[in-house]
Amino acid sequence: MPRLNTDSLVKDSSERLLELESIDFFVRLMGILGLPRSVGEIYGLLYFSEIPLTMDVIASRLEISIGSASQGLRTLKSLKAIRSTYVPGDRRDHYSAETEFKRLFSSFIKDEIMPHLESAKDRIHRMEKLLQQNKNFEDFHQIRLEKLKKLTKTGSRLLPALVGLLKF
Amino acid sequence: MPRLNTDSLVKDSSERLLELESIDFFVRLMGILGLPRSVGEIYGLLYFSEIPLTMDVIASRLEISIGSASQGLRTLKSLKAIRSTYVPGDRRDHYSAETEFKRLFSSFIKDEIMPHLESAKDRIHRMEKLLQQNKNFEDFHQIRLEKLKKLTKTGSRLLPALVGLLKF
DNA sequence: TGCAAATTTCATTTTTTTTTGAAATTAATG
DNA sequence: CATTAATTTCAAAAAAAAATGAAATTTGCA
Repeated sequence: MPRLNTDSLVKDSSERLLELESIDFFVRLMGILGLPRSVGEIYGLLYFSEIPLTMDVIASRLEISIGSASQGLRTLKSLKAIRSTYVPGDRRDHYSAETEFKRLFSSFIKDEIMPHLESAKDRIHRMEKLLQQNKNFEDFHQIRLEKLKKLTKTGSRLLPALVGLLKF
Repeated sequence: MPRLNTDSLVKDSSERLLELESIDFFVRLMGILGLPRSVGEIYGLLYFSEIPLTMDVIASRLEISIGSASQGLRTLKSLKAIRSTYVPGDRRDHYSAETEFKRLFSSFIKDEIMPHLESAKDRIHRMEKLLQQNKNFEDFHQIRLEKLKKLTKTGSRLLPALVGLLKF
Protein backbone atom coordinates (compact mmCIF):
# COMPACT_ATOMS: atom_id res chain seq x y z
CA MET A 1 0.00 0.00 0.00
CA PRO A 2 1.71 3.19 -1.15
CA ARG A 3 2.50 5.73 1.52
CA LEU A 4 2.11 9.40 0.93
CA ASN A 5 4.84 11.01 -1.07
CA THR A 6 5.55 14.68 -1.69
CA ASP A 7 3.52 14.57 -4.81
CA SER A 8 0.38 13.63 -3.05
CA LEU A 9 0.90 16.30 -0.44
CA VAL A 10 0.53 18.81 -3.20
CA LYS A 11 -2.42 17.04 -4.67
CA ASP A 12 -5.86 17.79 -3.33
CA SER A 13 -6.62 15.22 -0.71
CA SER A 14 -9.94 14.02 -2.06
CA GLU A 15 -8.37 13.49 -5.44
CA ARG A 16 -5.74 11.45 -3.67
CA LEU A 17 -8.42 9.48 -1.87
CA LEU A 18 -10.13 8.76 -5.16
CA GLU A 19 -6.83 7.56 -6.56
CA LEU A 20 -6.26 5.27 -3.60
CA GLU A 21 -9.71 3.78 -3.94
CA SER A 22 -9.07 3.22 -7.61
CA ILE A 23 -5.76 1.52 -6.93
CA ASP A 24 -7.33 -0.68 -4.29
CA PHE A 25 -10.23 -1.50 -6.61
CA PHE A 26 -7.96 -2.69 -9.39
CA VAL A 27 -5.52 -4.48 -7.12
CA ARG A 28 -8.46 -6.64 -6.09
CA LEU A 29 -9.84 -7.04 -9.58
CA MET A 30 -6.47 -8.06 -10.99
CA GLY A 31 -6.08 -10.31 -8.00
CA ILE A 32 -9.18 -12.24 -9.05
CA LEU A 33 -7.58 -12.65 -12.47
CA GLY A 34 -4.43 -13.95 -10.80
CA LEU A 35 -2.34 -10.91 -11.65
CA PRO A 36 0.19 -9.49 -9.21
CA ARG A 37 -0.53 -6.54 -7.00
CA SER A 38 1.83 -4.24 -8.90
CA VAL A 39 -0.21 -4.69 -12.07
CA GLY A 40 -3.36 -3.63 -10.28
CA GLU A 41 -1.61 -0.69 -8.69
CA ILE A 42 -0.34 0.63 -11.99
CA TYR A 43 -3.64 0.25 -13.73
CA GLY A 44 -5.53 1.80 -10.82
CA LEU A 45 -3.21 4.79 -10.83
CA LEU A 46 -3.52 5.31 -14.56
CA TYR A 47 -7.27 4.81 -14.52
CA PHE A 48 -7.90 8.04 -12.63
CA SER A 49 -5.04 10.03 -14.07
CA GLU A 50 -6.06 12.79 -16.44
CA ILE A 51 -2.66 12.84 -18.07
CA PRO A 52 -0.57 9.92 -19.32
CA LEU A 53 2.24 9.00 -16.93
CA THR A 54 5.80 7.85 -17.52
CA MET A 55 7.31 4.77 -16.00
CA ASP A 56 9.50 6.66 -13.58
CA VAL A 57 6.56 8.71 -12.35
CA ILE A 58 4.48 5.59 -11.94
CA ALA A 59 7.22 3.85 -9.99
CA SER A 60 7.81 6.78 -7.68
CA ARG A 61 4.12 7.55 -7.11
CA LEU A 62 3.43 3.93 -6.21
CA GLU A 63 6.76 3.47 -4.49
CA ILE A 64 7.56 0.35 -6.40
CA SER A 65 10.83 -0.52 -8.13
CA ILE A 66 11.42 0.32 -11.75
CA GLY A 67 11.76 -3.40 -12.37
CA SER A 68 8.25 -3.98 -11.08
CA ALA A 69 6.97 -1.03 -13.02
CA SER A 70 8.56 -2.25 -16.23
CA GLN A 71 7.26 -5.76 -15.76
CA GLY A 72 3.79 -4.55 -14.79
CA LEU A 73 3.58 -2.23 -17.78
CA ARG A 74 4.58 -5.08 -20.02
CA THR A 75 1.78 -7.22 -18.66
CA LEU A 76 -0.75 -4.44 -19.07
CA LYS A 77 0.43 -3.77 -22.61
CA SER A 78 0.05 -7.42 -23.52
CA LEU A 79 -3.47 -7.34 -22.10
CA LYS A 80 -4.13 -4.19 -24.10
CA ALA A 81 -5.19 -2.55 -20.85
CA ILE A 82 -2.95 0.45 -21.37
CA ARG A 83 -1.79 2.45 -24.31
CA SER A 84 1.31 4.55 -24.74
CA THR A 85 0.95 8.04 -26.07
CA TYR A 86 3.52 10.09 -27.86
CA VAL A 87 4.36 13.30 -26.11
CA PRO A 88 6.40 15.78 -28.18
CA GLY A 89 9.69 16.82 -26.69
CA ASP A 90 9.86 13.96 -24.23
CA ARG A 91 11.58 10.80 -25.17
CA ARG A 92 9.95 8.76 -22.43
CA ASP A 93 6.87 6.66 -23.05
CA HIS A 94 3.66 8.05 -21.59
CA TYR A 95 1.08 5.52 -20.54
CA SER A 96 -2.65 5.87 -20.10
CA ALA A 97 -5.35 3.41 -19.18
CA GLU A 98 -7.41 1.81 -21.88
CA THR A 99 -10.84 2.13 -20.33
CA GLU A 100 -12.60 -0.38 -22.54
CA PHE A 101 -12.67 -3.21 -20.05
CA LYS A 102 -14.03 -5.42 -22.75
CA ARG A 103 -10.64 -5.40 -24.39
CA LEU A 104 -8.88 -6.31 -21.17
CA PHE A 105 -11.14 -9.29 -20.52
CA SER A 106 -10.96 -10.37 -24.09
CA SER A 107 -7.16 -10.44 -24.06
CA PHE A 108 -7.16 -12.13 -20.71
CA ILE A 109 -9.36 -14.94 -21.94
CA LYS A 110 -7.38 -15.27 -25.13
CA ASP A 111 -3.96 -15.23 -23.47
CA GLU A 112 -4.54 -16.91 -20.14
CA ILE A 113 -7.50 -19.24 -20.54
CA MET A 114 -7.68 -20.43 -24.11
CA PRO A 115 -4.18 -21.94 -24.15
CA HIS A 116 -5.22 -24.14 -21.23
CA LEU A 117 -8.29 -25.25 -23.13
CA GLU A 118 -6.10 -26.06 -26.11
CA SER A 119 -3.80 -28.27 -24.09
CA ALA A 120 -6.83 -29.86 -22.46
CA LYS A 121 -7.95 -30.95 -25.92
CA ASP A 122 -4.65 -32.76 -26.48
CA ARG A 123 -4.92 -34.40 -23.12
CA ILE A 124 -8.39 -35.64 -23.86
CA HIS A 125 -7.13 -37.09 -27.10
CA ARG A 126 -4.55 -39.05 -25.19
CA MET A 127 -7.17 -40.24 -22.74
CA GLU A 128 -9.47 -41.39 -25.51
CA LYS A 129 -6.64 -43.42 -27.01
CA LEU A 130 -6.01 -45.09 -23.67
CA LEU A 131 -9.67 -46.01 -23.42
CA GLN A 132 -9.80 -47.37 -26.95
CA GLN A 133 -6.72 -49.55 -26.82
CA ASN A 134 -7.61 -51.17 -23.55
CA LYS A 135 -10.56 -53.44 -22.90
CA ASN A 136 -10.39 -53.15 -19.12
CA PHE A 137 -12.30 -49.93 -18.96
CA GLU A 138 -15.89 -49.74 -17.90
CA ASP A 139 -18.62 -47.47 -19.08
CA PHE A 140 -17.77 -45.49 -15.99
CA HIS A 141 -14.55 -44.25 -17.50
CA GLN A 142 -16.17 -43.56 -20.82
CA ILE A 143 -18.84 -41.43 -19.18
CA ARG A 144 -16.40 -39.44 -17.11
CA LEU A 145 -14.27 -38.75 -20.12
CA GLU A 146 -17.32 -37.61 -22.04
CA LYS A 147 -18.02 -35.12 -19.29
CA LEU A 148 -14.50 -33.74 -19.44
CA LYS A 149 -14.90 -33.40 -23.15
CA LYS A 150 -18.13 -31.51 -22.78
CA LEU A 151 -16.57 -29.26 -20.17
CA THR A 152 -13.68 -28.23 -22.38
CA LYS A 153 -15.91 -27.89 -25.40
CA THR A 154 -18.37 -25.71 -23.56
CA GLY A 155 -15.50 -23.67 -22.24
CA SER A 156 -13.98 -23.04 -25.61
CA ARG A 157 -17.32 -21.97 -27.02
CA LEU A 158 -18.70 -20.05 -24.08
CA LEU A 159 -15.71 -17.98 -23.12
CA PRO A 160 -15.11 -16.25 -26.44
CA ALA A 161 -18.85 -15.77 -26.82
CA LEU A 162 -18.92 -14.19 -23.41
CA VAL A 163 -16.59 -11.47 -24.55
CA GLY A 164 -19.09 -10.57 -27.22
CA LEU A 165 -21.72 -9.95 -24.57
CA LEU A 166 -19.59 -7.40 -22.77
CA LYS A 167 -20.25 -3.78 -23.48
CA PHE A 168 -18.27 -1.82 -20.95
CA MET B 1 -2.07 -47.11 11.34
CA PRO B 2 -2.25 -46.31 7.61
CA ARG B 3 -3.34 -49.28 5.59
CA LEU B 4 -1.04 -50.67 2.99
CA ASN B 5 -1.91 -49.41 -0.42
CA THR B 6 -1.70 -52.56 -2.51
CA ASP B 7 -4.28 -51.10 -4.80
CA SER B 8 -2.01 -49.05 -6.98
CA LEU B 9 0.45 -51.91 -7.35
CA VAL B 10 -2.30 -54.12 -8.64
CA LYS B 11 -3.82 -51.46 -10.81
CA ASP B 12 -3.55 -51.77 -14.55
CA SER B 13 -1.08 -49.30 -15.94
CA SER B 14 -3.37 -47.64 -18.44
CA GLU B 15 -5.86 -47.04 -15.71
CA ARG B 16 -3.07 -45.43 -13.77
CA LEU B 17 -2.19 -43.30 -16.79
CA LEU B 18 -5.78 -42.18 -17.06
CA GLU B 19 -5.73 -41.26 -13.40
CA LEU B 20 -2.55 -39.25 -13.84
CA GLU B 21 -4.01 -37.36 -16.79
CA SER B 22 -7.09 -36.62 -14.75
CA ILE B 23 -5.06 -35.34 -11.83
CA ASP B 24 -3.00 -33.17 -14.12
CA PHE B 25 -6.13 -31.88 -15.82
CA PHE B 26 -7.72 -30.77 -12.59
CA VAL B 27 -4.54 -29.40 -11.08
CA ARG B 28 -4.49 -27.00 -14.01
CA LEU B 29 -8.18 -26.24 -13.92
CA MET B 30 -8.13 -25.51 -10.20
CA GLY B 31 -4.98 -23.49 -10.81
CA ILE B 32 -6.92 -21.16 -13.11
CA LEU B 33 -9.43 -20.74 -10.30
CA GLY B 34 -6.59 -19.89 -7.94
CA LEU B 35 -6.88 -23.06 -5.91
CA PRO B 36 -3.85 -24.92 -4.62
CA ARG B 37 -2.37 -27.90 -6.36
CA SER B 38 -3.47 -30.34 -3.65
CA VAL B 39 -7.10 -29.45 -4.26
CA GLY B 40 -6.74 -30.27 -7.95
CA GLU B 41 -4.91 -33.49 -7.17
CA ILE B 42 -7.60 -34.72 -4.84
CA TYR B 43 -10.41 -33.87 -7.19
CA GLY B 44 -8.59 -35.39 -10.16
CA LEU B 45 -8.04 -38.61 -8.25
CA LEU B 46 -11.65 -38.86 -7.14
CA TYR B 47 -12.96 -37.97 -10.57
CA PHE B 48 -11.79 -41.24 -12.12
CA SER B 49 -12.24 -43.41 -9.09
CA GLU B 50 -15.09 -45.90 -9.33
CA ILE B 51 -15.29 -46.22 -5.57
CA PRO B 52 -15.37 -43.46 -2.96
CA LEU B 53 -12.04 -43.02 -1.22
CA THR B 54 -11.13 -42.24 2.36
CA MET B 55 -8.85 -39.43 3.42
CA ASP B 56 -5.98 -41.71 4.36
CA VAL B 57 -6.16 -43.49 1.01
CA ILE B 58 -6.26 -40.17 -0.82
CA ALA B 59 -3.25 -38.87 1.09
CA SER B 60 -1.19 -42.00 0.52
CA ARG B 61 -2.12 -42.38 -3.16
CA LEU B 62 -1.21 -38.77 -3.84
CA GLU B 63 1.70 -38.80 -1.43
CA ILE B 64 0.53 -35.68 0.32
CA SER B 65 0.25 -35.08 4.05
CA ILE B 66 -2.95 -35.75 5.92
CA GLY B 67 -3.01 -32.05 6.75
CA SER B 68 -3.12 -31.18 3.08
CA ALA B 69 -5.68 -33.83 2.41
CA SER B 70 -7.91 -32.61 5.20
CA GLN B 71 -7.60 -29.00 4.10
CA GLY B 72 -8.14 -29.87 0.44
CA LEU B 73 -11.20 -31.95 1.20
CA ARG B 74 -12.60 -29.09 3.23
CA THR B 75 -12.16 -26.74 0.28
CA LEU B 76 -13.78 -29.19 -2.11
CA LYS B 77 -16.65 -29.75 0.27
CA SER B 78 -17.26 -26.04 0.54
CA LEU B 79 -17.30 -25.82 -3.25
CA LYS B 80 -19.71 -28.76 -3.32
CA ALA B 81 -17.28 -30.48 -5.65
CA ILE B 82 -17.22 -33.67 -3.63
CA ARG B 83 -19.68 -35.59 -1.59
CA SER B 84 -19.14 -38.00 1.25
CA THR B 85 -20.85 -41.32 1.18
CA TYR B 86 -21.71 -43.54 4.07
CA VAL B 87 -20.12 -46.95 3.91
CA PRO B 88 -21.48 -49.48 6.39
CA GLY B 89 -18.95 -50.98 8.76
CA ASP B 90 -16.33 -48.33 8.22
CA ARG B 91 -16.16 -45.33 10.41
CA ARG B 92 -14.10 -43.30 7.99
CA ASP B 93 -15.66 -40.84 5.57
CA HIS B 94 -15.67 -41.94 1.95
CA TYR B 95 -15.44 -39.20 -0.64
CA SER B 96 -16.46 -39.16 -4.26
CA ALA B 97 -16.38 -36.47 -6.91
CA GLU B 98 -19.47 -34.50 -7.66
CA THR B 99 -19.37 -34.55 -11.42
CA GLU B 100 -21.82 -31.73 -12.00
CA PHE B 101 -19.28 -29.06 -12.81
CA LYS B 102 -22.07 -26.56 -12.87
CA ARG B 103 -22.32 -26.81 -9.12
CA LEU B 104 -18.59 -26.31 -8.67
CA PHE B 105 -18.54 -23.16 -10.79
CA SER B 106 -21.67 -21.88 -9.20
CA SER B 107 -20.21 -22.19 -5.71
CA PHE B 108 -16.96 -20.71 -6.88
CA ILE B 109 -18.66 -17.63 -8.24
CA LYS B 110 -20.82 -17.29 -5.18
CA ASP B 111 -18.01 -17.76 -2.66
CA GLU B 112 -15.02 -16.22 -4.39
CA ILE B 113 -16.28 -13.60 -6.81
CA MET B 114 -19.52 -12.17 -5.54
CA PRO B 115 -18.11 -10.99 -2.20
CA HIS B 116 -15.60 -8.91 -4.15
CA LEU B 117 -18.40 -7.37 -6.18
CA GLU B 118 -20.24 -6.58 -2.99
CA SER B 119 -17.30 -4.74 -1.51
CA ALA B 120 -16.78 -2.97 -4.82
CA LYS B 121 -20.27 -1.55 -4.46
CA ASP B 122 -19.37 -0.03 -1.10
CA ARG B 123 -16.20 1.38 -2.54
CA ILE B 124 -18.07 3.01 -5.38
CA HIS B 125 -20.42 4.56 -2.88
CA ARG B 126 -17.46 6.12 -1.11
CA MET B 127 -16.07 7.37 -4.39
CA GLU B 128 -19.38 8.95 -5.36
CA LYS B 129 -19.48 10.80 -2.07
CA LEU B 130 -15.99 12.14 -2.66
CA LEU B 131 -17.03 13.40 -6.06
CA GLN B 132 -20.19 15.01 -4.75
CA GLN B 133 -18.68 16.85 -1.81
CA ASN B 134 -15.81 18.32 -3.76
CA LYS B 135 -16.06 20.84 -6.56
CA ASN B 136 -12.56 20.23 -7.90
CA PHE B 137 -13.51 17.21 -9.92
CA GLU B 138 -13.87 17.32 -13.65
CA ASP B 139 -16.23 15.43 -15.88
CA PHE B 140 -13.27 13.15 -16.41
CA HIS B 141 -13.59 11.69 -12.94
CA GLN B 142 -17.33 11.42 -13.22
CA ILE B 143 -17.05 9.49 -16.44
CA ARG B 144 -14.44 7.09 -15.10
CA LEU B 145 -16.48 6.42 -12.02
CA GLU B 146 -19.53 5.72 -14.18
CA LYS B 147 -17.51 3.12 -16.03
CA LEU B 148 -16.48 1.42 -12.83
CA LYS B 149 -20.08 1.39 -11.78
CA LYS B 150 -21.15 -0.20 -15.02
CA LEU B 151 -18.40 -2.78 -14.71
CA THR B 152 -19.45 -3.93 -11.27
CA LYS B 153 -23.10 -3.84 -12.18
CA THR B 154 -22.54 -5.92 -15.29
CA GLY B 155 -20.44 -8.31 -13.27
CA SER B 156 -23.05 -8.85 -10.62
CA ARG B 157 -25.70 -9.51 -13.22
CA LEU B 158 -23.69 -11.48 -15.74
CA LEU B 159 -21.88 -13.89 -13.47
CA PRO B 160 -24.88 -15.42 -11.74
CA ALA B 161 -26.69 -15.54 -15.08
CA LEU B 162 -23.71 -17.33 -16.54
CA VAL B 163 -24.14 -20.19 -14.11
CA GLY B 164 -27.65 -20.66 -15.44
CA LEU B 165 -26.25 -21.20 -18.91
CA LEU B 166 -24.02 -24.04 -17.82
CA LYS B 167 -25.29 -27.56 -18.37
CA PHE B 168 -22.37 -29.83 -17.67
C1' DT C 1 28.79 7.96 -34.34
C1' DG C 2 28.88 8.55 -29.44
C1' DC C 3 26.49 9.71 -25.49
C1' DA C 4 23.18 9.66 -22.00
C1' DA C 5 18.56 8.78 -20.82
C1' DA C 6 15.08 5.22 -20.78
C1' DT C 7 13.99 0.64 -20.44
C1' DT C 8 14.58 -4.29 -19.87
C1' DT C 9 16.62 -8.21 -17.82
C1' DC C 10 17.54 -11.28 -14.34
C1' DA C 11 20.07 -13.02 -10.16
C1' DT C 12 18.98 -12.19 -5.60
C1' DT C 13 15.97 -11.01 -1.79
C1' DT C 14 11.54 -10.55 0.17
C1' DT C 15 6.91 -11.78 0.66
C1' DT C 16 3.16 -14.81 0.22
C1' DT C 17 1.21 -19.22 -0.24
C1' DT C 18 1.13 -24.02 0.47
C1' DT C 19 2.47 -28.11 2.73
C1' DT C 20 3.87 -30.71 6.56
C1' DG C 21 3.24 -33.35 10.68
C1' DA C 22 2.67 -33.57 15.46
C1' DA C 23 -0.58 -32.26 18.95
C1' DA C 24 -5.33 -31.38 19.99
C1' DT C 25 -9.90 -32.47 19.14
C1' DT C 26 -13.80 -35.12 17.78
C1' DA C 27 -16.40 -39.23 17.09
C1' DA C 28 -17.50 -44.09 17.00
C1' DT C 29 -17.53 -48.47 19.17
C1' DG C 30 -16.93 -52.19 22.45
C1' DC D 1 -17.44 -44.30 29.57
C1' DA D 2 -12.80 -45.41 27.98
C1' DT D 3 -10.34 -46.33 24.23
C1' DT D 4 -8.68 -45.65 19.93
C1' DA D 5 -9.35 -44.44 15.23
C1' DA D 6 -10.37 -40.45 12.31
C1' DT D 7 -10.03 -35.80 11.56
C1' DT D 8 -8.82 -31.05 12.30
C1' DT D 9 -5.78 -27.48 13.66
C1' DC D 10 -1.88 -24.73 13.44
C1' DA D 11 3.06 -23.47 14.14
C1' DA D 12 6.96 -24.24 11.51
C1' DA D 13 9.22 -25.54 7.12
C1' DA D 14 9.26 -25.60 2.27
C1' DA D 15 7.97 -23.97 -2.06
C1' DA D 16 6.27 -20.62 -5.18
C1' DA D 17 5.48 -16.00 -6.63
C1' DA D 18 6.60 -11.25 -6.74
C1' DA D 19 9.61 -7.33 -6.01
C1' DT D 20 14.10 -5.32 -6.03
C1' DG D 21 17.86 -2.94 -8.15
C1' DA D 22 22.16 -3.04 -10.48
C1' DA D 23 23.98 -4.36 -14.82
C1' DA D 24 23.03 -4.86 -19.65
C1' DT D 25 20.64 -3.31 -23.47
C1' DT D 26 18.08 -0.32 -26.31
C1' DT D 27 16.78 4.12 -28.03
C1' DG D 28 16.68 8.83 -29.43
C1' DC D 29 19.19 12.69 -30.40
C1' DA D 30 23.19 16.06 -30.63
